[in-house]
Amino acid sequence: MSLRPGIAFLADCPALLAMEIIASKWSMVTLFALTDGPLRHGELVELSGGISRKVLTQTLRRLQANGLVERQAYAEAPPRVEYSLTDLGRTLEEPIRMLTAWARENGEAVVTFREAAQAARAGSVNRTV
Amino acid sequence: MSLRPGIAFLADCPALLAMEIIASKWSMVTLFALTDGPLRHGELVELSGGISRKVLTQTLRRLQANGLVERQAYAEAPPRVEYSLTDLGRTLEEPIRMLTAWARENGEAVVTFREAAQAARAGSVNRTV
DNA sequence: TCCGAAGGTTACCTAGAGGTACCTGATAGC
DNA sequence: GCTATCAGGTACCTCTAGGTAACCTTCGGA
Repeated sequence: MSLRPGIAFLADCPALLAMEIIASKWSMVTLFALTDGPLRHGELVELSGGISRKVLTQTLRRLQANGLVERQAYAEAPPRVEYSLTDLGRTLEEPIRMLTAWARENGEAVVTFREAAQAARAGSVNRTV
Repeated sequence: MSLRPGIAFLADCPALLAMEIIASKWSMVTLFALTDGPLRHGELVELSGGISRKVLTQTLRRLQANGLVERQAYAEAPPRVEYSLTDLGRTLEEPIRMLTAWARENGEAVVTFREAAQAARAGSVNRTV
């Protein structure tokens, strides 16, 4: 890992750890959904607007393995399973709230910029070729 | 926009937009590194502790395309290129700071939990087979 | 004349995220 | 008996993020 001191702000790297946990497309979405309270598998699928059941399961397993989410299975039929944030998971509520708030406030600006840039690229291609 | 109140928080989905921007392994790291001021390509490579030059370029291009990062090239030899946050990019400073602060405070707990869980899995395998 | 520095690009490869489709297994309703 | 529900598991596929290694360009210096 070559910790050259002074440089290495990222070698021990809180940011990398955060990314490792969060950087799958659906982790944050799932955690966010759970901030309101426990949810069942099926509810999470509906809420997340697009996640497949397989991927939701994978995501939950990963979050479980990191101690952020708890799984409560009830021996009923049909089976009932509830997922909730652990205490550790709840410490992520604030950062997640900030990120989604940021997205709500600035999402439009990003999309606008992106489309303008694409249009510019397309235009310059048309003109220069 | 289908805001079924309570349900559809993800249908138009600020969280998904946030993830789209952030969820590459190095985007947050790069943005975080730039919060202290403009940096050159080579400086970013060193600071980020592990990113390859190719991937850094890709990451910067993507951030540029989303309007979060600016590229300033100076016509010198050898060439000098500086990257900095745009105004829009600077609006992400706070959320990123919160996430990295979270990682700094809770990273150890996550790693501890993960290792304990792995040990438990390994143990149960040894015993039950 | 060749080398090195800076900031790339390109070709090629791998791992894994994410998706679809279909299977299980217990029960409840018809 | 047949079917639906719920929470998965499994097989199989694709796509892309990320990595390595090599090459390019421009200049100043030995």
